[in-house]
Amino acid sequence: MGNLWFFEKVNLFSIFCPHKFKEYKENHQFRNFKKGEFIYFSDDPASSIYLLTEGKVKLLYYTEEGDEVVKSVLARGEVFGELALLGEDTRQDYAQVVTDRTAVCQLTLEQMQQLMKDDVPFALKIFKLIGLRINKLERKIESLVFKDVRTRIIEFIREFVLEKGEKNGTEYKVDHYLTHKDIADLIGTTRQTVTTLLNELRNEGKIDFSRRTIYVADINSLI
Amino acid sequence: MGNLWFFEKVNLFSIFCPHKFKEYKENHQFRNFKKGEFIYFSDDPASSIYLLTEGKVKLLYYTEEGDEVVKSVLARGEVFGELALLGEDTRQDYAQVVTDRTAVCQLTLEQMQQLMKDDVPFALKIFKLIGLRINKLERKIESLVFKDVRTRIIEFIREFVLEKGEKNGTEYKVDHYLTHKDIADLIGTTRQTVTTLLNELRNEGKIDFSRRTIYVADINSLI
DNA sequence: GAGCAAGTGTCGTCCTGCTGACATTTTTTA
DNA sequence: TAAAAAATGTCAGCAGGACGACACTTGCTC
Repeated sequence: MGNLWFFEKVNLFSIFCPHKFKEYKENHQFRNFKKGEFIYFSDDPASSIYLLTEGKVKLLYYTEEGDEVVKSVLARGEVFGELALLGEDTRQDYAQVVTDRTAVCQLTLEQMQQLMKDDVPFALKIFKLIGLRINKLERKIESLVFKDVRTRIIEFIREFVLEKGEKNGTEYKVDHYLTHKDIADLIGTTRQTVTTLLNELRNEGKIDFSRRTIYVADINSLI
Repeated sequence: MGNLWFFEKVNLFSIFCPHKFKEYKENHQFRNFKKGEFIYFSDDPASSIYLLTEGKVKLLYYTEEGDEVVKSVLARGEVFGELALLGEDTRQDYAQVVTDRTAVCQLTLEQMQQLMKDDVPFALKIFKLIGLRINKLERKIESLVFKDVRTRIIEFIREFVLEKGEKNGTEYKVDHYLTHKDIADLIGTTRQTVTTLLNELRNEGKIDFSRRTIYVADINSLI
């Protein structure tokens, strides 16, 4: 597999959303959502895979005490629901829309399997995504066990702006839809601690932020 | 996929270890190891998938400070190294043999891919295994974040004896090769805390144990 | 079978970060 | 645009569990 990765320039949009293209036209589904709506619920049959083409989506679950916990926040271009490919038969989480005018392209499991069979580079890309996800989970466990909250929040911000932010030299800026509670869920701490630490980092001049934006003045000084 | 699971009675041994069978005979590798040997190292190219046919194997990594951390302990019948299928090109961990007379059957990535292409139920089983692994990782994260050490160790023992132990009514017994340090790694705590809690649980009559064995008198009272 | 290494048992100290509580600000809704 | 809800800021108090230290036991190794 390793040596096939020059195939990696796969355009997920053209495969998931072929409404601009001719083939598969009859098969595919394009769906719009408004803020707060659910794309799927826990315990729904896991029978589709999604590509997020516009907006933001949260994957979350509820604890036994009924508290909401955010597992991840997705942006345009990200695939979700892919555990259906690995034999998950019902969803283990909720996919909730965060912004208005959110849109997804949806493929059924069967369509997906057919496409993957016909298009090996596409299949490889999907598997690679799953592999990266597993990696991320293992790194998260490691950091929960070994690193204190301050380190975790710094690493979170670092990854977050590198992955989703706009670069401008060593300066990064990212617009997001995360509350402090969301960030707390993502790194495994409490809302209060996030608030305190973010302000601490701001006072140290490492970051700046407003409700919907995080700035990092110099990504290298953010250790 | 969901409706194909009656295919699940796939015999991994006959596929990974066809030395008793005729086909694929020339392709496959059967290897023996002694205690302490490594099956692969971190940064090795991830080019094989393994079935453990005899003995125990630990998957582990080292922290930046050089401390060993056990990620999981495998027993006969378990598949490992399967991240190679998901585009991992080098190993992220070490596979070390725990017991003498340990044996694995090994397939190269290419053989594996070919076999999965030819044998759909086998492919589904492998994917299902990966899916279950992801699930386990997510559950582990949840329990690290929300549950105290006592709860984690109880849940660990519960799962461990249910999965790998011998049942006798509501009584379970499991032989293992885990030190308290290993258990600590697996549940994300320290060696001392594991020792203390195990003794606490013994005093409460919930479990009994010696160096190499754990008994659970009544699995239902182990909450 | 002696000697050493690894594993286990136990304790006191200390600190990170959780909890709950409340004030203030911002955003949403009606 | 007023009222309600959600998000943010801050603090005091507390405790779970990490850490280091040391004794004891078991099991390898030579």
